[in-house]
Formats: sequence, structure tokens, C-alpha cells
Amino acid sequence: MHKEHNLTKNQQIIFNLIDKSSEPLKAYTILSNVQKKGIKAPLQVYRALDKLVEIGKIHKIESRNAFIACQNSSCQVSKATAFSICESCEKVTEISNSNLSKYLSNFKDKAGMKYSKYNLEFFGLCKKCITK
Amino acid sequence: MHKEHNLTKNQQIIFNLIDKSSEPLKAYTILSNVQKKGIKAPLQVYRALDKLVEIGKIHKIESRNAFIACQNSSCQVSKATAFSICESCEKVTEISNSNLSKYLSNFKDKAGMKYSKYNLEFFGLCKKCITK
DNA sequence: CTAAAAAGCGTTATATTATAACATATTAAC
DNA sequence: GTTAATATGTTATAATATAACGCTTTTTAG
Repeated sequence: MHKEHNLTKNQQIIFNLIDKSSEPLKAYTILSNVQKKGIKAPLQVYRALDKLVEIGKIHKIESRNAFIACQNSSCQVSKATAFSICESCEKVTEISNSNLSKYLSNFKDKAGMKYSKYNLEFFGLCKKCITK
Repeated sequence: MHKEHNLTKNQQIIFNLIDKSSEPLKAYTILSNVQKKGIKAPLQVYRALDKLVEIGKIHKIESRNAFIACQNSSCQVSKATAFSICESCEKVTEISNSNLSKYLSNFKDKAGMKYSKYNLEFFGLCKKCITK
């Protein structure tokens, strides 16, 4: 079992929005969607995002500057993340593959660097978009 | 053999700067360093960067919004990139490991997506920083 | 060759993403 | 119940990136 994080009000509002979204959300999209709930400033959004990323409830898709909810119950802290990104429809899916994560977590480069984290983004066309 | 790209003046100026740098450079750092050479506006920098990325002469480190020269003669088009990033000194190295690239290029996820590209960033502490 | 297409350039303005700084409030730990 | 840590609200601003326009140069195909 992992530590339960009791989200604060702002964190909960923002997590709920991201969690129910079918696509990654950008910070200012989030802002415009939560203004009716009293979150008025970018910084309020970024602070909540920072915390949610830190505790692994959401992930940042670096190539898109957007955020999605963690779809992988085992990555409570986001130290090993992999995503597939459709370059046509922009659908993003978190990849949960123990073979892949094992391979990458054990990867050693020749420079002798000690890795504590990785992020992998695959790009291509999803099934739907291939046939278009 | 791959296609030789003749860089234009702006592209060459900017590539030279990135290539001789020991660390990833940000767009506005680049701008301030090439103003004496007549490149005055952000867009001139971004256009050159876009092209240099497209032809594989440089790569963007997504987590840092910064650019480094390709250190891997075989990746003329940047479709398969991997980097190690030291979270202490911010040193970035391009990983050139045929086992890794083979593994990732052949990776198939269960969603049946066809991948044409990937980018992997490892984070940790480099040898120097571990002992500090 | 040479005309047409493609790529690049220079410039101004502006959009988008993210953080600094400061005062106050809430929560958790002892 | 005081203290330390975390979170909040707010204003301002920094940092990153693109839109739109007109013009020039280079490449390509006939």
C-alpha cells in the first residue's frame, strides 16, 4: 500500500477535471475550466499541478505541455513513465508494460550514471488514424 | 549515406553555437549570443531550430526546453532519441546504445499503435555529482 | 534556361507557458 | 496549543513560442 494523499480543495478540483478528461489538458485550459470554482490565477493552477505530479496522481506530457491523470495504479510516484501519442488526433495513452518498465529501470549506460527516473514518449498513429 | 543538408546562414550560425556548447542551450540564450551576428528576433532563432531539429542536426530536450547538437552520427533524422540528464549539474548526454534503440524501435503496445518516433529522457545523478 | 514552387528571411506584434514575491491562512506534528 | 510546514490568494512579470505580412533566395521541373 502506498501513502494516501489527502488532496486539498484546489488540488481536488484540478485533479477531478484532469481525471475526467479524455485528453491531456493544458494549464490555461484547466484555469479557464475552474474559474467558476474560484481558482482565478495561473499560479493556483501550477501549484496544484506541481503537487499532483509530485505525488504521482497526474503526469506531464513534456512534448505537449499538458497533463493527464495517472492511468497506472502502480506508479504512485511518477518515476517511470511511458506514453504513446498519436500525432494525428493527439490521443495520449499511458503505457503499462512490465517488460518495458523492467528493461528501462535496469538500463545502465556506459557513463555510469545512476538513474532514478525516466520518461518515454512514443509518437505515431493510433489505430483509428492509421485507417484514415 | 544520408542526404547532406546545406545549412543556410542563420542555421549555420545557430548550429555552430549549439555544437560548440557543452550544455543544452535555450532559445533565448541562443538569441542573445547571436545578436552580434545579425540575428535579432526570436522567430529567426526558432525557425532555424525547427529546421535543425527536423534534419536531425540538433535535438530538443523536452524537459528542459533546450537544444543540443546530435552526438550520434547515425541519427540523421531524430526519430529515436535517448538522453541522460543529471538533475544536479544539468549535464545532458545523448545515449547511443543499439540494444536500447533496437528494443524501443521494436516495441509494440497492446493498443496496436504504429510508432514512428520516440524520445526517452533518463534522470539521475552523473558520476561527478554522486560523490558530492 | 527559366518560370514556378518551395524555402528562407526580416520585422512587428502577440500568444502561450511558467514563476517571483509577498502577505495570509490552514494543517500536521510535537 | 504552539510551531513548522504546506497551501492559499493576489499582482506582476519572466520565459517560451507562434501568427501574419511582405519580400528574397534557392531549388526544381519542364
